[in-house]
Amino acid sequence: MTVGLGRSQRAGIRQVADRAGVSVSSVSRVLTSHPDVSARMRKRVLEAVEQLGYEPDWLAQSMRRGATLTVGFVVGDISNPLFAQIALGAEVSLQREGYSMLLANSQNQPVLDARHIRLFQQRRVDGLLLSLASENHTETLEALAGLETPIVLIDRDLPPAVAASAVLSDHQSGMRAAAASLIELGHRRIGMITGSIDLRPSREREAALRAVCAEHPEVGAVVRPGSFTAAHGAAATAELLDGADPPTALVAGGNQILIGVLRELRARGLSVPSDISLVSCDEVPLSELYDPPIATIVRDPFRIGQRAAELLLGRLRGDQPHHAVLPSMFAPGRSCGPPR
Amino acid sequence: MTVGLGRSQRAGIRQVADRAGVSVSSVSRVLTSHPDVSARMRKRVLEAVEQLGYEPDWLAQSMRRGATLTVGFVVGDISNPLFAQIALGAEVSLQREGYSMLLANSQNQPVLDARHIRLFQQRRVDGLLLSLASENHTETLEALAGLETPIVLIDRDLPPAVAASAVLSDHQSGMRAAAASLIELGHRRIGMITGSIDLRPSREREAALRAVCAEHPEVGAVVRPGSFTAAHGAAATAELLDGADPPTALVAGGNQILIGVLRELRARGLSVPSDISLVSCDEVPLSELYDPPIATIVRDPFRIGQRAAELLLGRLRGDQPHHAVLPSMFAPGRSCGPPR
DNA sequence: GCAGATTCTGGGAACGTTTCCGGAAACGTC
DNA sequence: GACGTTTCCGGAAACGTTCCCAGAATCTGC
Repeated sequence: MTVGLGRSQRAGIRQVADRAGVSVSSVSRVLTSHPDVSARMRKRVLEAVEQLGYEPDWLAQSMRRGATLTVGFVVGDISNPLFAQIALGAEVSLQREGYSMLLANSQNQPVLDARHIRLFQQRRVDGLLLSLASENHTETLEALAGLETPIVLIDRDLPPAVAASAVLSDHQSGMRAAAASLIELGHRRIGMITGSIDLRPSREREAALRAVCAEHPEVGAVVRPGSFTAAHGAAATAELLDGADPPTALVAGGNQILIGVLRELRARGLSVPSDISLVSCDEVPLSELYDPPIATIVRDPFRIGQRAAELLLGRLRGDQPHHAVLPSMFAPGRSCGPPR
Repeated sequence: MTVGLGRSQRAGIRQVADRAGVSVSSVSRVLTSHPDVSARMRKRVLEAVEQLGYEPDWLAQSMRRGATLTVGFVVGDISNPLFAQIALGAEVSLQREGYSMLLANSQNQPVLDARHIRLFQQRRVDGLLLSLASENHTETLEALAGLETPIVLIDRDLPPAVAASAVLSDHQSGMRAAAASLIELGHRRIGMITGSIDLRPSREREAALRAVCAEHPEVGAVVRPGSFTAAHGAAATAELLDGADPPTALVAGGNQILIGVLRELRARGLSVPSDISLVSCDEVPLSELYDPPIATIVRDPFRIGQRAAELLLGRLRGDQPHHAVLPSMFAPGRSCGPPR
C-alpha cells in the first residue's frame, strides 16, 4: 500500500516515467501490455508504478481511445422493482465486462427521456439502454435519429428508422393463458387495467386479451388504459366496478396498478376471489404473500436486464442490431375462482 | 434540427471556429458565457454552432476543468426497494444540479465495494455515495483512507479516520416505540431478526430493543442477526419458534427479512396477530396490503437519498463534512395484538 | 487629438494519455 | 564485417477543450 505522504497531487504517467528513468511512451506500452517491451523495462516501470501508487487517468484514456467503457440507462423510475431488477441484471453483466452504468430517471416524462439521451450522447457513452416513457415523443425520436451509438430498447417498439436492438417480452402468451384460465373458470366479462397505450406492454396485453375474447364470442373485455400507477389502478377499479355490467375478473397490468386495485377492493370490502377474481402482471413479494396468493403473469426481469446487456455488448463487438424475445408465463393462484 | 448529411465525424470546437471565421478561444468564451464577448461575436458563433449541431465533448471538458459532474453510487443491491428509492431520491436531486450518477452493485460483497470505490476514483468521480456491504472490511477502509473526493455514507458508521459526511436514520426512536407498544400489549418475550451485525441499522435496532428491555426487567429479547435476506428471515423464524421459550412477537429488520418471516409463518399455518405479533422495518406495499396490515417502523427512503445528494453537493461547494440524522417512526398496525 | 482605461480577440500552452514513426541496439547470416 | 531482421525505445503529434496572456480595437475625458 502506498501512503500519500509528500505528494499532494496524484501521480501521472509522466512522474512514473521520470521515476523509472524511461520515456512516457515506454510506460504506456508496459501498462497496455504492448508486445514491444523488454523484461527489464517492464520491471522498472512496474516498480515505479507501485511506488507512486499510479493509476491511469480514465478521462485521458477515454479521450485518447475514443471509448468510455460506459453505458447509459434511461429508465422511467428506478424505484419500481421491475426496473430495479432489470437494472441489476444489466449492471452486473456490464460490470463483468468492464463497463460502468450511468443511471438517469426520466420520472416517466418523455421530455426527460430526450434530454437524458442527449446528455448521455454528449458524455460519450458507448451504448444506451432505454426504457422509454413514451414511444411517440417526437423530441425523443429526433434525439435517437442521429445517433451512431448502439441502442438497446427494453420492451419498446420504435419505428424501424432507429436501428436499435431490443429485448422484448412475449406478453401475449402469458396473457392468453391467463385469459383462457379465467374463461375456463366461467368468467364472461374481464376487466383489464393497464398503463399508457403507447407503451408496448400495454398494447401487447390488450391485444392478447382481445384475441382470446374474439375466439370466445360470449366473453367481453373492458380495458382501462392510463398510467402505470397505483392511483390509476384504484381509479380504474372504481370505474369498472361502478359501471354497467361490471367485470367478474380483473387483470392488473403492473405492480403499481396492482397496489391501487387492492386498495380499492379493500376499501369496498370486496374479497378475492369470492367477490372478484384477480390476475396481476410481474411478480412482486406482495403477489406471493397476499392472501390468497395472486395469480400472476410472470417474467424474469433480472434476465431481461442481462439479455439487454448482452445485446449491447454484442453490438459493441460489431454485431448487427438484434431483437431478443423473452417468455412470459401464467402462474395460476388462488386469487382466481369461478364468478359469483 | 440538424441533419448529419455530409459530415461523418461530429463537429469539434475547431470546426465551429472555422465556420464562424473566429478563433477557437472565442467560441469557447461564447459557450461558457464569459463576459468578454461582443454581441456580434456571440451571434456568429451561435449560428455556426446551430448549423453544425455542435455539442461540446464532455470528456475534453472534464479533463480540462478537472471536474466530471459525476458521482458514483455503490450499493449492495439496487433491486431492494429501499435502496432503489434512495437511489431515486439521490439521482433526481443530483440531476437537477447537472450531475450524473454512476451505479455499481456490490451484490453485498465487501470486496466488490472496495473494487468499485477504486474504479470510481479512477473514473474521476466528483463524489461518492456509499451504502457499504460491511463497515469493517479492511480493503474497503484502505481504499477510502487515501481518498480526497467527498464521500457521503448512507446509514453507515465508519472510523473517524475517513472524513465522510453521512445521512443516518434514527432507528432507535422508532424501534423503542415499537418495543414499548409490544410490551404495552403484554408481550414479555420479543424476537428480532436482523441483518449483519456490522451494519449500523442492525446494531441500532438491537441497541434500542435491549435498552427498552433493560427498563422492563420482566421482558426478554432474543436477537438473531444474520443477513438481510428472505432466507435468513425464514430460517431465523423457524429457529426462534422451535427454540425454548419462543417469542410471542417478532420484529423483522428489513423488507427481505419480512418476506422470509411471512413465508415461514404461512408454512406453519400461524396467523397474525392471534398466534404471533409482527413488526417490520421499512415500508413496502406488502406491509400495507397484507392482511392484517403490518405494523412498521417507517422512514422516508426517497428523502434519505435526497439528503445524501444535498450533503454531497454541499461538500462539492466547499462545505465541511456533516452528519444528518433523519427520523424513523413507528406506524402501528393490526399485525400486533396481545400474546395468546 | 492624445493618454489611459476598457472591451474584445487570437495564439498557444496546458490537461494525461495513446500511438505512429524513426532510429538505435542486438542478432543472425553469408 | 557488411547487411537485413527483429526487438526495443524515445520523441512528438494527436484527442477536444479551457484559460492565461498579450495585443488590437474601441472608448473616455480632457
